[in-house]
Amino acid sequence: MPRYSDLKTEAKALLPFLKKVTENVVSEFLDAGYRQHFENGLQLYWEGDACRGIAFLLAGDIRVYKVSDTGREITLYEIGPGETCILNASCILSNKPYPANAVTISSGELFFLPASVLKKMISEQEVVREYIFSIFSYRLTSVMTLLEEVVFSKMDQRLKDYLIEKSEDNVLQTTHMTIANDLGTAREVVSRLLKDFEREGLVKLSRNTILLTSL
Amino acid sequence: MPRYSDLKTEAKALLPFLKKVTENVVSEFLDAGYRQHFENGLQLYWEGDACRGIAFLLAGDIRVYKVSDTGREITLYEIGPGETCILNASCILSNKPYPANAVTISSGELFFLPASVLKKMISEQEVVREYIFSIFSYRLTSVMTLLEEVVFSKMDQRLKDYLIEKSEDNVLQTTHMTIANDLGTAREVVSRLLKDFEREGLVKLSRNTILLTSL
DNA sequence: CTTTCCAATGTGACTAAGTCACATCAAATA
DNA sequence: TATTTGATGTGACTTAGTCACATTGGAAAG
Repeated sequence: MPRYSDLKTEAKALLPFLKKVTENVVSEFLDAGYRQHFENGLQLYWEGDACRGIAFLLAGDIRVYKVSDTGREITLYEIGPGETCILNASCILSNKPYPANAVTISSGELFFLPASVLKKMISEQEVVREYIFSIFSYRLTSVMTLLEEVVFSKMDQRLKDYLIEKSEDNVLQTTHMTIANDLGTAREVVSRLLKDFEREGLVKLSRNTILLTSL
Repeated sequence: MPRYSDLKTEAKALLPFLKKVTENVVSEFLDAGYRQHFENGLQLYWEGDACRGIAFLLAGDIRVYKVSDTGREITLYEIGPGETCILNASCILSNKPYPANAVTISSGELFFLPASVLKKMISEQEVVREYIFSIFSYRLTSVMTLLEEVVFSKMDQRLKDYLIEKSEDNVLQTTHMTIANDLGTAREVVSRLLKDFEREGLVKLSRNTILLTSL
């Protein structure tokens, strides 16, 4: 079974806790769930959905976000390979509906484990428990930090930080709307600030592209 | 030892997980920590502090908050009897410093358990684990909800909600500054909005007191 | 019983950010 | 080339945060 063997190698490389349990447990883990390919833009959850299981991300990225009733959005955090959406664990352990939305922002692969199996693994395997606790802990802190930035920082600084973090080789291929939805502000605010940055010589703007010149 | 027996009765009444373990475990738990009385205004932690243990609240209230470098504040959440400050657990389990500030907002009693004992209890006692997971889960969701309100809601509505939630018998004894520090805004903003509410006949204002008339 | 003092509150003026409405533009496609 | 559509630009207005300073209620000192 080359496919399974691939999965085992890949999962062990990405999910550190699988290296600390017996082969039997690794097999139990992998046999209980399934691997799934996904394309960019797949809506994984809507706020209010019940949670059937937990997704361990093997490749690609997921965006977790909130939407207001007027349509504004804010990204709570993004998840990359080796991570899991702790909100799934949270929902499973507290029997509550999903408190946010999640959408894929690239193609990728995930390993989906049913809720019942996660519960069993958490109660039986210390390393799984530690992995889940560590992600809970990290996310709680990261959401608090985001809240702090939203409440205390000015939008021009938040935008500059965003541009630097998201750009590769000083280029960012995106729309102002996408940026606004990540930062939790309005598209007009992003457009105006970017125009100011351009006048100050910090960036060069063109359709779908932002070039960082001296940021 | 009447004092110890009091503590046992009190702890069991407030901390539900203690009712689900053997008497031996209850004793182990209570012997490993100590009870502490506190007055209003005691600073329990500053952001950046290391975490030596976890506090289970038996009576009174604690406020967990962030401060900006310009002095503005926002309350992340408050903790009441029977709860524990999950940030302590978070710090202990991830070996990170405390990511916020905590201060008592009334007199009360807490039971302090050293970090090492918490770790041991979590790994050995399923009910303790479940208790910690449930609080993690609840707090992560509550901080996300707060973030959502901060980003998407207008201040007048947030203030109205606050007044209703915090008032008893339609009276709220507090200062505008305290309200501003809870909501994460400036004192002037609170003063102006309250004055507007008064002109609209929703409240009556006097020094240190807000009377809700038709809110 | 005054006077003094100070935390609490009030307010104008300005800047930053969000909302609404609509103009303009770039690029894909008919 | 003409058309369409998503992306961007911008004025005008409202809401929120900042700064500076005035006013005041009430406790404490004399």
